[in-house]
Amino acid sequence: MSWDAKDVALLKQLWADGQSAGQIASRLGYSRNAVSAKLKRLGHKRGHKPPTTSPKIVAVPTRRPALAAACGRPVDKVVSKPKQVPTPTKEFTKRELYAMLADAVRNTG
DNA sequence: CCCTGATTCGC
DNA sequence: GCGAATCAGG
Repeated sequence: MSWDAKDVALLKQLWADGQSAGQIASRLGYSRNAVSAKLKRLGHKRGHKPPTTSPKIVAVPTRRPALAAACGRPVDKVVSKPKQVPTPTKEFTKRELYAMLADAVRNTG
């Protein structure tokens, strides 16, 4: 068990999204304890759980390729377009993060 | 009884 | 730092 960047990223995202530790833990594949503990180490502040997400404990290894690709290293399939592709693949804006997050999340069903 | 998060405890 | 066990509340 080692929290990879994507793990923590997804964790944070899901957590910020309003997902409960149990949900996040389930999708991530860890126990809610691990998630809570990890969050604690990360530096989470209590008093935060307005959206009580439905306890749909449907653990599914939703490993979205898009997410993995995004988190990993994107490709540069530039064939005949030497044009300097504006790929500031440095960080993800909230929208981008939320986009892939929502996609991965909703796809869970 | 189920769930929630938070903290403690051993490795 | 990691996770399980445990605690405290709803």
